[in-house]
Amino acid sequence: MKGGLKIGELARQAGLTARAIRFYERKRVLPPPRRSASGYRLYGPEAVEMLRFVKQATGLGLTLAEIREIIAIRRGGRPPCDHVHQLLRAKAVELDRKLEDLVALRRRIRQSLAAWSRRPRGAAAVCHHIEGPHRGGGLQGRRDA
Amino acid sequence: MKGGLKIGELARQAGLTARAIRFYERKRVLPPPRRSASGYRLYGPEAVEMLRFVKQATGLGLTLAEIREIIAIRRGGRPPCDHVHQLLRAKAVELDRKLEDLVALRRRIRQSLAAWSRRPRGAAAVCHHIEGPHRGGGLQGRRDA
DNA sequence: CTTGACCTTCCCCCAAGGGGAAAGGTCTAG
DNA sequence: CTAGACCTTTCCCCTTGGGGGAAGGTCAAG
Repeated sequence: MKGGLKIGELARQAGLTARAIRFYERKRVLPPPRRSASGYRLYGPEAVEMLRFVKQATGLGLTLAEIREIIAIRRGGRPPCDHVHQLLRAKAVELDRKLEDLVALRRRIRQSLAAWSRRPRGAAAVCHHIEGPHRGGGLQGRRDA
Repeated sequence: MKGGLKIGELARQAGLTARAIRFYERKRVLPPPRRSASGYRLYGPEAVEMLRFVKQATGLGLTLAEIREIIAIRRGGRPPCDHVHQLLRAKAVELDRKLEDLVALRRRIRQSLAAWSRRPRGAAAVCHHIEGPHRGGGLQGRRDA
């Protein structure tokens, strides 16, 4: 079958699902491939590398829109690496913010859990377990959500 | 206007949007409120506390489905705190997992960024910046995603 | 009366696909 | 030739937590 890979085989080689590949195509991350006489998608071996790239990139937290743009730059002839560099730096910053938030959240949850054992029961509107911090805790002011 | 608060006023007092309140109602987190003759939603003051509770709970990472269940238990007469306790413990575990993942992701991104300066340019299919780890890095085996 | 600020319901949109239906293609065994 | 197994196609609905906007009803002030 040297006419090309069908979508299932491509999916297997790239390590994702046929569904995801169609989805990427619909989102214009991948160009529409050649079709067989009966309408099956047929891919060349370069598609495997392309998809591995997409997989790596999503694994780095890039969105499909960002990946599409990177690939478009690449297809425009220029190496997209400068762009990628900026993107990744922005991702790193965003990630640090998210990490901070999650750490704060974990602290909050653990405090709730720790307070569990020494709080009087049944005094709050729904559950003191959650409503506890609301009399004065420094939690209301989420800075950007 | 002692007939009750209209949705906008309630939203202001609870610190969220009218849209969100309607959404919670549609998701059966909140019971459908009384209506004025002209169809406006009218809320009693207890709704403010309810919504503050919901806000705290979402802020703790509970889903609306979970919050609905908590409130349902509460309306069933029992304090839902045991349930909440279990829920929060599960959230804490889940959160730790998520944190680990994000830390690993950040490490990966930072490695990509660090490698940026010493990698030869223009050798990869799209961008070596991203494709770098794929020749042997220990990144393929994500343990549960 | 008109303006403006509210309110109502309605449907579509986001990410990144998953699930499944209904239909048709391809390959092998009998 | 046909059945069965397995593949592919397109189609639409589902997820989370709402946002955006349309089209129209209400209410108070000027």
